[in-house]
Amino acid sequence: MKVLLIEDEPMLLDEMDTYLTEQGYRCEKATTFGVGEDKIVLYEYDVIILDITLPGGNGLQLLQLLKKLQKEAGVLIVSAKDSLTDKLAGLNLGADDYMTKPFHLEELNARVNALVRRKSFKGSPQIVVDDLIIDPIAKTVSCNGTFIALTRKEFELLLYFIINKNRVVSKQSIAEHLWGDHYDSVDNFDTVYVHTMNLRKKIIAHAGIDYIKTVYGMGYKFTSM
Amino acid sequence: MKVLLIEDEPMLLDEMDTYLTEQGYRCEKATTFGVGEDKIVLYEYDVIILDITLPGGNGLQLLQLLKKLQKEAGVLIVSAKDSLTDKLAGLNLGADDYMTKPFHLEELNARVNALVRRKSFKGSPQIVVDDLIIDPIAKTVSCNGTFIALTRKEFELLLYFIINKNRVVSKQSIAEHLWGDHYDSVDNFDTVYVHTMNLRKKIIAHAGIDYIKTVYGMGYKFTSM
DNA sequence: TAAAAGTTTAAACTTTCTTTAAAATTGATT
DNA sequence: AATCAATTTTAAAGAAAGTTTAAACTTTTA
Repeated sequence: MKVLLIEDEPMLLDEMDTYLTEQGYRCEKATTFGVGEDKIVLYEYDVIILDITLPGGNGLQLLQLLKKLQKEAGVLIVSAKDSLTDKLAGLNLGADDYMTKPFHLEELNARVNALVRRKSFKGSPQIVVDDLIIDPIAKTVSCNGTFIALTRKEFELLLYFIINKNRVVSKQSIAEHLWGDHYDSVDNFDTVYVHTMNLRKKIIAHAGIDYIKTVYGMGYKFTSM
Repeated sequence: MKVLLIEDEPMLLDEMDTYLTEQGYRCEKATTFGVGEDKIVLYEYDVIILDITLPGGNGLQLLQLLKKLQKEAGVLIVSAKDSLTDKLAGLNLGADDYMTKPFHLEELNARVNALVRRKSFKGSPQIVVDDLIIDPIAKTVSCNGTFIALTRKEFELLLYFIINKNRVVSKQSIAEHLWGDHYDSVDNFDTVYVHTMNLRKKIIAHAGIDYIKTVYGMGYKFTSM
């Protein structure tokens, strides 16, 4: 789960980053309107936490841009002032939630979790794929009543496979989704190979089925149904 | 991806049909309120493109019917009049997007794509050729419900044949398309022969039909319809 | 029916994938 | 702050699959 933090107070920004990273989110940061704009245009996020007052422009403009680009990210607006008009403006522009500073990090996390649940997975907290039950919030996977212990990378990989189930996903796109956009080493998919194989083995051990098929020269395909 | 076009202007209807079909959507057409009503009741669509002014009734009534039937299709409203009240009425009744005539087909396609993405359908646009369903995003080919396992070269070759369906393609152009401009050895099409034959055999094995006809001295022709 | 074009087959070659294990990093605990 | 355990990354060798080549064989057409 990728989160973009657009916030100009460096202290708060770092706090949010640290806390959400601890909770298993992958965070990227933007401290100005311009940087935020670039990131929104270029990359895809699951959640965007957006401050209204930014150096270089108003956060609501970024929200408008986001909607114009038809981006799917859920948006949580964060504002210093508790003004009703601001809040309404944000929600009317398609924001999903609104918070007033100051706030507890726990509350931030709870709201981000709720947003992920509402947005990405259409409200259903669990994803069921054949024998597997995946809970993206709890970050657990179970099969026939027992949990499959996955590492963080394995879990993210599984989630990515399931979102793209029955599609061939290239190692390039896996790398981009799990390691961010800074994955420039074009030849080196060693770590993708290794994690995929480890995940595969764990799932086979529990489910007795190899859902992850190798598509030689193209990538992998998570098959189901 | 199935699209229902409800539109009473035959010219526009055909243009939309042609364009969206080229983009990999499967289109059905309705020119009157009554036909649209029947199709909505009887069949399932991923996207419905709905004109407001129709012979026999108002498109908004169809929208209401759709919601009453709990149909999941995304609805894109198309209307000649750029009236704000119409737009609001449509969106309040549960339409997902709104376009004013006249519009460019590119824009229509972009909005349909966005709608599909937003509704987070599992599938991607598919190209259907007789028994074959080709998904260029998922990189899969299926026939009568089962996948045909193709290698990368075979998949690219099939895609190239289908883009040029019912046209003769020379071995030279196949070579250029699959191997780039560096294919200078004019005499040597051995590898084109071999891949074409391998693809051909796999398709025959699944579909029982030889879509790829040899045109002696000219090349190959992928025949359909 | 000869020449040209297409098909088949299989071996040589190349690329990609799997496996394994060690090195590096991260996180937790004392 | 140091240590230990777990996770992630790197690397390299071997296996598997795909691609190309080439030669023998078959079909088409002039």
